[in-house]
Amino acid sequence: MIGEPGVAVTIKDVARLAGVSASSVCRALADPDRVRPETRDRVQTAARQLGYHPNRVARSLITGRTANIGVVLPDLGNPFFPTVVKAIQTQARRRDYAVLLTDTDEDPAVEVPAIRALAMQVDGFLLCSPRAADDELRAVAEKPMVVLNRRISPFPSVTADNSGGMRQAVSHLHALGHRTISYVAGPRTSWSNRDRLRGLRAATSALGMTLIEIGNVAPTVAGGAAAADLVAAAPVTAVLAYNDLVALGLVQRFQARGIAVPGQLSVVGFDDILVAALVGPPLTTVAIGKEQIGRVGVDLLLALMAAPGAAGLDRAGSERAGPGRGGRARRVVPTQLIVRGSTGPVAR
Amino acid sequence: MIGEPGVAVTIKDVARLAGVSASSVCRALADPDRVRPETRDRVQTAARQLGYHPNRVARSLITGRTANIGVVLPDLGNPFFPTVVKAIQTQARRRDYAVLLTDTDEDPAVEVPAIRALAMQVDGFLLCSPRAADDELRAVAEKPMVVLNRRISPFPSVTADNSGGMRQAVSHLHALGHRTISYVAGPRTSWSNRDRLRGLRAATSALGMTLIEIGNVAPTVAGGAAAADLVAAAPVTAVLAYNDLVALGLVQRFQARGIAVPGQLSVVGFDDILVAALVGPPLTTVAIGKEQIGRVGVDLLLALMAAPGAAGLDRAGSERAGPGRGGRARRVVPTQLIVRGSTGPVAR
DNA sequence: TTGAAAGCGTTACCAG
DNA sequence: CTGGTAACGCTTTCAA
Repeated sequence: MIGEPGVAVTIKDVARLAGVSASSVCRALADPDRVRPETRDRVQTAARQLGYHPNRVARSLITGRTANIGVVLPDLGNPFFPTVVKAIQTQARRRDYAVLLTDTDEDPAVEVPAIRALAMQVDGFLLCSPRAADDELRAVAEKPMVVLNRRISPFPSVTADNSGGMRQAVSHLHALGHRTISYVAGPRTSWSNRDRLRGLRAATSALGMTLIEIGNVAPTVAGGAAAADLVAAAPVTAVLAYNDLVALGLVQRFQARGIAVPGQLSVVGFDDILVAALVGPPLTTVAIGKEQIGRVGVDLLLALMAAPGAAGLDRAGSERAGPGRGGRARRVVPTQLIVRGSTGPVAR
Repeated sequence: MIGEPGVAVTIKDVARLAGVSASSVCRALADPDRVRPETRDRVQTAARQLGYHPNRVARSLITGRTANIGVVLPDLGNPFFPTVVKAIQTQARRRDYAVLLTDTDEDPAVEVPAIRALAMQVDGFLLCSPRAADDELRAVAEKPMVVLNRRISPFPSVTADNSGGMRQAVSHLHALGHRTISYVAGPRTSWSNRDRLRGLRAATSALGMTLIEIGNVAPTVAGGAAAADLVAAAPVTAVLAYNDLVALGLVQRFQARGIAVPGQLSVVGFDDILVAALVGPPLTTVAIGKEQIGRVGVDLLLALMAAPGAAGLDRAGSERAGPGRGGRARRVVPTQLIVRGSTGPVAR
């Protein structure tokens, strides 16, 4: 660290010190093979000496690339998302991208404006469980987008194997003797909720079980607590929740009412957030590879941005851009039932 | 939405449609009072019609401002941080700033490079519980910085009243009959850890209690679990943990070993993360206004950026820039002991 | 292999 | 109050 001027050091400073033109500095740094080794060394030395780092903003203006990716998600307060964001962040930094984050507070109306606001300073978006309508999202897609935890037609997506998870959970309950169970649904705007419900219906009917669906609640502990009394009033011996937060709210309210878990009622969550293992009784839940979702999402997005017609939705049929290219890939990460203490044999 | 060209619409397009120069468009949009009302209307109509939004990247280049703030934190996996980030994000968006996020994975060595990498695309930084050395942080401060959960000399800071929290916790334990207690320390690099320990020592000695300090552990559930056996082997009746995660790890391991909480050992956490209320027994802990920390942090940073000599560290004494200006303000948010089930009277 | 020059989209400055 | 022009820092032609 020799040079440390108060103001930023520009390419011109390096050029002057190295005794070459700005163009050469640019080349020497970006494409070391296209300049004479001697020049390259002089430039690199000068750059290091001055502590020069190219101004990414200025570069963006000419190249159109920003080296930023935008991440939009509904609620950092749901422990599921920080885990995904952390994975995104890690993978993005590895690929030399920075992450611009927006939390929409579960408000669908905020998503589109947020995307529009960020659009100019990012090369692409990772939409985490977006709540807005398909058409709105398609309409705002001027930049490459990858959708996480949802599928929207032309965009690549990364989702969890919700059906598989539900199948595992249901057969677990079936084996324990449960025949009539209920599902506490999450937000109506949540694709994962619909996907889980779909899988759940298939699984229960395949096993000849009865499913009682209970209204849509907020994907929070409070949401679960609010639904608990409805569940208790239904003739069920087990309940599956949209996610762990809801399941936790259910358990909490059951316990407050003296309803034993799993003695009188078994409870199954979804996501396997950290706290699921810590509560009493520990929560039986369906684990998702959250890190994998984030990581794969970044990879897909980078592939998409690198692709030839890297517009938002690859208009004009995108030639033969198969899923392999990241074209409109649909990656599904596996789920795994984690059996813990909140499920048990049905009381006879 | 009338105009929706495939490519971005620039100021020139608006100028052409409105029949004025680019300069006028700029003014009409930025400073509506400085142009004739008629012109203003024509420009605004044209802009709306074309769906024009100024290119923030290009603007940055000339103004030097980016409308981004950088947030650097050690671990999104610790539920404390997402809550703070959410508050930051909300407040930032309200003020029309976007948030660039970096998770350093508790690695002090990553912080400085991360800051340097982001420096060019942000107007200032919010350093959340930074782990690097004071000098390193001061050295990298080319942009305004506000530090959260730590105090570093020339920077404004927002911290929790750790001493007050510890005092409340200790007198709570004292009232329950505890006389010898231990503290399971967090990362050595954590200022909060040192501050809490400081407050703890003062509180215990004021009440004539004995404090047994137990080594530094990672601020995670695993860290707590790892320290549990050391605590159990010490002649204490209660233990305070660096944070809730560590406390949870302690409780978990105690229960696995058949040590009753709070029957044989009382446990107190810090932070009051969501899960603290959900575990069994619910965790007695010291609550911090996490949202407030984030919100105040943003306000302080904005004030600092607006300040006259808005360099990183306001060199040259910054005239009379008192705390009121956000100069080198030190805001302390209150803490509040939340008594739950993990603490009880000492077994006789 | 290198340098000069032309932008990228915007704002700031200075005449008019 | 308005329009031209320069400039921000960089990359990318195009000649030499």
